[in-house]
Amino acid sequence: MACENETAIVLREAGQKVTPQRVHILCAIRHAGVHITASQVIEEVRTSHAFVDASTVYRTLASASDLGLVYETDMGTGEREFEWVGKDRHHHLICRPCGDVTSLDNSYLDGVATLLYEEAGFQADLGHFAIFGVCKGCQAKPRRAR
Amino acid sequence: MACENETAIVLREAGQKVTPQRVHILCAIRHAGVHITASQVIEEVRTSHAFVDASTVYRTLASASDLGLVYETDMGTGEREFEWVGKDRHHHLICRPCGDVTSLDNSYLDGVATLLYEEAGFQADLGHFAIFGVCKGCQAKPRRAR
DNA sequence: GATGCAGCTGCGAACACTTGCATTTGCATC
DNA sequence: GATGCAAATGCAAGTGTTCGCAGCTGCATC
Repeated sequence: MACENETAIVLREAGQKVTPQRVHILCAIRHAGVHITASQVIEEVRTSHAFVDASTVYRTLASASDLGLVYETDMGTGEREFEWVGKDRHHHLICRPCGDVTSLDNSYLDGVATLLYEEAGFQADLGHFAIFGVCKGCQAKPRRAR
Repeated sequence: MACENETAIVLREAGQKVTPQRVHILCAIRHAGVHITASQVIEEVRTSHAFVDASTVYRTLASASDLGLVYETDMGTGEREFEWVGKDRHHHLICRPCGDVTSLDNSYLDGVATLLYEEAGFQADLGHFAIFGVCKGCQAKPRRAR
């Protein structure tokens, strides 16, 4: 895995110690490509590497999220999901009825972030958002009154 | 409590059974006025009423959230918070460094919801949003590079 | 008022996640 | 290469939340 060195550099630049556990945890998220749950990370790391305690994984994920290396999202599934921060910032449209997840370009919320900063002085972190609602397909279907 | 009858009507209209537990749980949220955590709800109900199992509270809160009676928000405190859905829809600006929570008028995100519906056909539920970021005060303070 | 049934409740167990603490380890310094 | 320290780890215990199941209850129907 060529990304191990790269990950080590990212860690060091962030002022964190480079430990095999951290490198393996972050590599697992990076290779997942899409969202990956905490338990999937644990499983992945234990398969390819060795035993890593769950609390270590949670702590590493929390600090990586703080440092902006990964996105942490509650998709409403009961488990938190993580994603490596790539070049393209994007959001997710989550359909409550069918559970379908669609990616959404960042441009939609750029204006909101600007507005918030200008009017409220609040520097919003709109890097990764989970927007719940009802998708096109489910709107067509008849459903119970809410 | 005059709201008990009202709450019972709301429940019945939503197609749910009116049980004393549900009425008391919803009344507790209603009277809280602001955000209230799940454990506060449990405590409140047990103080004023009688023993209600935690799983019943969680199930009631989940179904009430589904029905749009309450908002469910992860404020990043580790515990989920609930709020009775009133007339005014609003959002929350949460400052990561200082933990301060500010209310935000709905108008900021109205445009986004419209845009999403027109372009993606996605009916977004932007009724209650938690936006993380850095508030004015914390931006002024010097802080570690992230 | 008796009956039937769907849906709700309480219980216990399981899962998801956090925290405190003693030990280990990366890494800067000598 | 040895040393010291802050930060990271593993462990164990604890909290928050969900789930399956057996029994109970609101409510519609007769």
